[in-house]
Amino acid sequence: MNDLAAVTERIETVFPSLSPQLRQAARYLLDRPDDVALSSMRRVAARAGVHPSTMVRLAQALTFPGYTALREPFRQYLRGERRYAARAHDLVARGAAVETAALLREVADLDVENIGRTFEALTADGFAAAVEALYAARRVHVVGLRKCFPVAHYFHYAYHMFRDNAVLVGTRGGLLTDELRTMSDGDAMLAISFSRYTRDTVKAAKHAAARGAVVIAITDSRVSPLATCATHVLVAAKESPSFFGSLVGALSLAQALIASLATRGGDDTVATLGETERHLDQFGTYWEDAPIREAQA
Amino acid sequence: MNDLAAVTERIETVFPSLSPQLRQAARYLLDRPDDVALSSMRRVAARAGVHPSTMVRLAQALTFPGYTALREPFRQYLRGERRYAARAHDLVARGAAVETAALLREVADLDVENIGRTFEALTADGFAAAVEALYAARRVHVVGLRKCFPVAHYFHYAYHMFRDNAVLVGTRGGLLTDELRTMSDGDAMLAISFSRYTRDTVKAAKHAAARGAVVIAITDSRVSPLATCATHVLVAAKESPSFFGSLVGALSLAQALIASLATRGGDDTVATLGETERHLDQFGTYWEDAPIREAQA
DNA sequence: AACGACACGGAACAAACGTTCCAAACATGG
DNA sequence: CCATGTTTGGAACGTTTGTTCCGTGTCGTT
Repeated sequence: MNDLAAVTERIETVFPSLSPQLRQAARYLLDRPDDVALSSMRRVAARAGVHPSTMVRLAQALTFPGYTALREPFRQYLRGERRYAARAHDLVARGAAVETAALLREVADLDVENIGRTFEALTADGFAAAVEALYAARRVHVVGLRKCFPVAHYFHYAYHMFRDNAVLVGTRGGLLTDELRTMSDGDAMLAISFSRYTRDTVKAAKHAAARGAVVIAITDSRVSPLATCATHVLVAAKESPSFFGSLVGALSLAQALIASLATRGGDDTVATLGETERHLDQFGTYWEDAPIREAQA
Repeated sequence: MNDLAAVTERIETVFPSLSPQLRQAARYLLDRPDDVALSSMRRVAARAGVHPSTMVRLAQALTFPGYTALREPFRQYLRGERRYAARAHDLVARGAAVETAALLREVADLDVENIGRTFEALTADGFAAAVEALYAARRVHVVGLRKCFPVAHYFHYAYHMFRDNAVLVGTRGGLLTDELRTMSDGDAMLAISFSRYTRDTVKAAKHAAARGAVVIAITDSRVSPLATCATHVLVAAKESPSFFGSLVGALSLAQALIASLATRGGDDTVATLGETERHLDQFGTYWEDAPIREAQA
């Protein structure tokens, strides 16, 4: 009756009627149950970005006498459930879903390995050099087509939130030629491509290199056609159980690049990010929760 | 080094040289590690039939500064059954790149954890149901805007290689309204959105739900505005050291969906994929290396 | 029998804990 | 506009926490 499942269910049902702060607290309970079980309330509250009182109030809103009582199911869960679960793979599967469970396990394992291998193959110096090249560039062209487009898009989108000198190539409906015409030294190109390398991506990179631009490549091998014309090569693992190579390694690399560039930018970056966020808010980009009393239909 | 295995090993080696009370305490640590992780020292001491001081002394006998330090591995163990070891720890760093190395380690660790947490929160049945809904749909609308667009794009691109009934919403330069006008029951929508949920994505999902379509959501919480109107909810972890949440968990989920759908399609899918590939080849999409062919596919 | 060495329990400590209460801040309806 | 009812953060409460210190008891040695 008092197990975690019952509690989380209760949280979910009550959630719409909670105040903003209580919601934030409630979300954290759902997100990080193990943290709730093992840390003190004050620490949990801090990590959830909420005042300690709020945690007590949440507990009471869930009809518990206090936070201590609310925490108990979380502890019992960790103690009991977790103990007999073999490793991280406690995907419960019954009947027909058993094959699905196996596939999920495989995907999870491979992607974990992909990230491991990707960062393993990296040297901090090489990576830092790539970051420096991007940072120093007058303009940054980002090229990634077909299955690599998500990575290129991510980089461009995140990057443009704190700097405005990036161009995402291949989105204007026209030929790449036009978008690359103005490239010269002082510019940089981030090119992303994996086996069965898309011809246009390779051509773009070669063109950039010929024009004297610095080319940073995210690719799957140090001897890929992209790597051979790049100044900085970042190799990503892409193991996958399906017909499609995994993009997780490449994406994680791109995220690391962004994080590093943001850090490198210092206070200016922080300021710009703040402005960007405010701007988006003003335009009503984001969803705002319904008034507290209203329950969702 | 500081994991539970190391601690228990140390206990066992030191055991013979301990005093009776210390032995009794040590024995309890070995017997009930989960109790050690979750209860207070005084309670553990009581249950072990030992004075609180004894616990502190035991900790010091094991070369820990105090009991708190001794308990930490026990806690990490409980939460950390699922803590995959990222192998990026041997990033060589010299001089200025030492900060970069730290950042890279953090990114790698967090993304590994993201994948772990994402798949952990999954039930094979729930996932299989989502796959089934997508498979059975007459048409699949894919919505993911702003930072979630990469995931949406990935899914649509991979999907369209073996089935032609998917629509990537928001790419036609027009309003979403037009692209969603024709939705009805029998259709499905894959909607992707994370915290600061993009308004249009939520609106699209609500619209789809109102029209009787099945909504599959990839989001960051079971109580996100997207989740509340979705039939199937897939929760992805998104921890990140930077201002931008990590997309790795969501992407891995999307990849799992694709893999599952491809499997579900059987031989037809294989045939279609072959055709698609041949078609792309004919159009000279891919780069061809004259002399050396790439090892590995 | 006397001694030092050691193991052990009791009492006291500061710090951290969960909790309570109260006053701002905020929104809501008259 | 004021009055009213929530929501929220700050300060303080008493308790429990891990830890330290000290006195007592129990040995083995001389």
